[in-house]
Amino acid sequence: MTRSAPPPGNLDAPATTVDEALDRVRRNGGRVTSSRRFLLRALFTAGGHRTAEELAAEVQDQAPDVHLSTIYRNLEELERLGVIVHAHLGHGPATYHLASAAHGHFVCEVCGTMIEAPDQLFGGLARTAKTEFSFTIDPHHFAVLGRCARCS
Amino acid sequence: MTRSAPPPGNLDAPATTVDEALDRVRRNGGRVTSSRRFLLRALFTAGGHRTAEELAAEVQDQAPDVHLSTIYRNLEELERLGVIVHAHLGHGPATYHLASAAHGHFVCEVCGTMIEAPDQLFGGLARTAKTEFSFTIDPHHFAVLGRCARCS
DNA sequence: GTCGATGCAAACGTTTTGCACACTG
DNA sequence: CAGTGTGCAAAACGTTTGCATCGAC
Repeated sequence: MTRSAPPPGNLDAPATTVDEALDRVRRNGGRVTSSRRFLLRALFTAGGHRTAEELAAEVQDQAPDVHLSTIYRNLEELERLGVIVHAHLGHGPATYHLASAAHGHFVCEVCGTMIEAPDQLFGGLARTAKTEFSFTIDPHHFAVLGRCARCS
Repeated sequence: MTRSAPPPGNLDAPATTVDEALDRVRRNGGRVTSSRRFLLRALFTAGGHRTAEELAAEVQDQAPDVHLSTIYRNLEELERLGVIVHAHLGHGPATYHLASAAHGHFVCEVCGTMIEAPDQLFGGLARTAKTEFSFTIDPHHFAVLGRCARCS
């Protein structure tokens, strides 16, 4: 989470703390509930790519009654507010992480290993997709599948 | 296995006719059934990206009793034999097409428009993924999401 | 008190599986 | 006749939704 230099040209910069995210929820007409606080705490700690089910388990450690459907509804809301994003890393459930940590993914279709791909790797593809097809790629949303070193 | 005009550099070249594909099924210990023949006919005619459900509908036009689960089982077998491949074009059902027609995809995450992406567009990404991460990308399996001209 | 959020159960869409029967080779 | 393929129903899986109630502001 790079604090010092805020991402350029983004009016709605990603929230960097739980409270900042909750403020944003409130400013958008939402309520600050304990489910949301727990979910945000889970999202802001230990990072990584976690599924709704994994996040639910973490939240339920502290608040056992929080239902999976609440997790899904809150994840949707937090994504709408730009606090988090989700990515599809192949078959199986989507994974969620902080918007500030967005990046591309390479996923091995044999063993499932995931490699975080720096954005500049996609520069060339982004450019040609744009000039040849007027298509603006979003390299974060779906992983690029393939084979890792061990499996190819 | 390799017939008159095999595509270059591929030991197990994609079948180019229904009967060739059925031969391959038989050679691998499978049986030639009418479900399989109808499914292959559907796959070999009119091309395009079709979901299991769409293929089932086409098959059922001629053989109403063929069940969707049979379609799925046969698609799996045909993919194992290298006759077809499937691709994920975003959320929603997978699409199937002949292995010989494999290509990449750009899919608009707003309107769903799909653009077929020539393989050479992925050359740069393939090269850097390989040299920097020893990762061999498969640009066909999952679409690259983004925004089309109208939606961006 | 208003209105948004929650728990729960039930539905959803896609795909897989267990089983008894039918068919191919 | 052996063993693969099939129809059907049911389950599996991740996710969404309807509804009555609860809780934040």
